[in-house]
Amino acid sequence: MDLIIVESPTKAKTIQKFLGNGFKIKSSFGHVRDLPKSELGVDVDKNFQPKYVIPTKARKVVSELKKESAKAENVILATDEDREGESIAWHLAEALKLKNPERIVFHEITKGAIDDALKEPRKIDMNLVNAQQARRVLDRIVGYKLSPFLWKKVMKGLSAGRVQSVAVRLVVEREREIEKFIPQEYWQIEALLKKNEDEFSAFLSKKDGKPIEKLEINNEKEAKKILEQLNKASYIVDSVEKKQQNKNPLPPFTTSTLQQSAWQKFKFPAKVTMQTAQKLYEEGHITYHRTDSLNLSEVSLAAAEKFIEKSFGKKYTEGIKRYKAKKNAQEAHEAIRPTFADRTPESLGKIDSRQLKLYTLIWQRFIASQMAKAVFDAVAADITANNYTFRANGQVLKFDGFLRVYQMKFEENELPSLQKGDDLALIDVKPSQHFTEPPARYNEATLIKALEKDGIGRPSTYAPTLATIQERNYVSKNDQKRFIPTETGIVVNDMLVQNFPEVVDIQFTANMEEELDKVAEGKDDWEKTCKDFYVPFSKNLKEKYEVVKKENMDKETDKKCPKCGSPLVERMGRFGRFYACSAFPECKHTESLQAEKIDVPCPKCKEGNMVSKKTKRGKIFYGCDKFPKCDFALWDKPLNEFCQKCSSILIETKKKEVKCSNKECDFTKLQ
DNA sequence: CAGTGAGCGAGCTTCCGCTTGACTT
Repeated sequence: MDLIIVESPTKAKTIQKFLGNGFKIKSSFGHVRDLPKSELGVDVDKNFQPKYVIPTKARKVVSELKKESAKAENVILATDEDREGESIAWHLAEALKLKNPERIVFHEITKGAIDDALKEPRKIDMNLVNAQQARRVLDRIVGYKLSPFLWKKVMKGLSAGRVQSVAVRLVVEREREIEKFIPQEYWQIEALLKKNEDEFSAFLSKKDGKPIEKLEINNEKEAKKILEQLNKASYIVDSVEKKQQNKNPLPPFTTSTLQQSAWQKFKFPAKVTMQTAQKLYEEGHITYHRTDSLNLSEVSLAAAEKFIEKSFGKKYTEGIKRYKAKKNAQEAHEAIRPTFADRTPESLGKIDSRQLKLYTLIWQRFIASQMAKAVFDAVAADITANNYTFRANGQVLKFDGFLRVYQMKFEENELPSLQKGDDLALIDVKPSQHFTEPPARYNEATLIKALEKDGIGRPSTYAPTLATIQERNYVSKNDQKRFIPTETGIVVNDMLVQNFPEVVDIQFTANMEEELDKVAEGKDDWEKTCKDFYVPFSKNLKEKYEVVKKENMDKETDKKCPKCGSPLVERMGRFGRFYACSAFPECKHTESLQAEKIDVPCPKCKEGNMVSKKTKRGKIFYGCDKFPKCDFALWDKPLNEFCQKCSSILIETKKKEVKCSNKECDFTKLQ
């Protein structure tokens, strides 16, 4: 009997079904060895020799695999075909002390792909393994050298890393763009016109045949001046251009685009999307959900085409469509797709509502990706009025194509049939005032998109990265669930950007990937790659330890200490800012500051007021501002109203339901 | 559901990427 080891237990089960009793399939649950958590674990003076240990969590798996491999005739390592997968294979070989492991790869879980792979075993590719070692060691050095620097210069418990620090930087820089943004006024002029009985509107686009720039009409006076010349003008159709506009379907989902769409459509946080996808994957409804690939198995493509033809007719197919992933994708898996094209969302039966929503999205996107393009009839008409030109655009859907399955927003606007030389009746000319708008703050979807664009982070780390930068209190979410940097985030970011610009550069990852490619191709040593980074980095780090002063996060205030009369200062603590007496340590008076008042008296002590605060993990809760004297606290927002049944205070839940705070009481207020 | 900071100096914090369950609260 041969033993096959893969990474995911669900994958193991599926493969076991395909291969039957001749093989035993086990999973490694990801990496089985890593650098130790408690120390650097890299001997920088001895060619970056890494010290690998088996984390306690992986011990059980490793001993189980050891037992199985001893019984097996051959051990076949079938981890993913990418840098990390090759590395896992090597670590398995080392940890299990395998003599002659066979290495096989496949990028889709189909019987054919697995049979083919088994016919072509190879050796572990040490170049690829070494590229992974370089990646791992570089990330460890950056993280474990910069974090302690921050502990010393700013505050304990902080962290820095190749991915998280760039994520924070994006948020900080966006906030600065918004701060310095000055809105510019501009005016648009719309003409309401009529041909026969059909009304339509056109926008002013040119003067003397030259396009009017967006900010050209920048005040009301200018707009009025133009208006005067337009009121009495005659409106003649100058040209009519008709054409067909095609809209192609979107490619199937990767992790990143799935997280973005699930946010846009359902407001699922990335973490919820991944948890929900995990369940769909485990239940066999979808393919693997951590992927950057757009590949689709031949079987699935054929099934989709058949399904589309049967359900919507032949004109909804255009043959098989293949999509290419972006550069630097590792493509160890397929795109995220339903396991069976004809398993419609309706056919799933009883299923958790979030799972149903996500499955529907994945299914529609996959089916649509194989459907015909949508076709619009578009008309663009130029209409002259004296020396001015107006533009009227019309767009009518002619054939819905993939839009039949995957809805996307588009506007339809029908124009009357216009001919060159038509004399149009003017109903009204309306000027409208507008202002340019600052760029939007990032939300989970747009931040993930921005990171992915520059290759920063991987499918398995987008969601955890968002969690980390919030846990460290570098960024928080506002009411619209958009990221804003905290003071800590700004201070840490500025310190890193100023002193370690190359590490927190958006391009750092891309440059690193180029170096890693050379290692993977056998053109460079991985140790040299580490050294090229480490030597200048450590020299700079040593200098900065001496030059950079400890950040003083204190802020002076006008307030006086109620106990001793000394001035109070705003100080940064583990839970954000607070007021502290400047006579500390003689006087230990403190007051809370980060708390936000919500104008509801505390129902327990009647003296304090309820304030909103955050836990260590950044979760919002509501507590009495007389804490620790009064320990009243709630998860949901209290209202200044009381329960008719038990007279406990009423709360407003996250779903905007008004309920009684007493868990024994079932009172709910209908709105 | 949560009280912070200084300094003594011990012991600890921290990275990214690959995988899921096993813990109480």
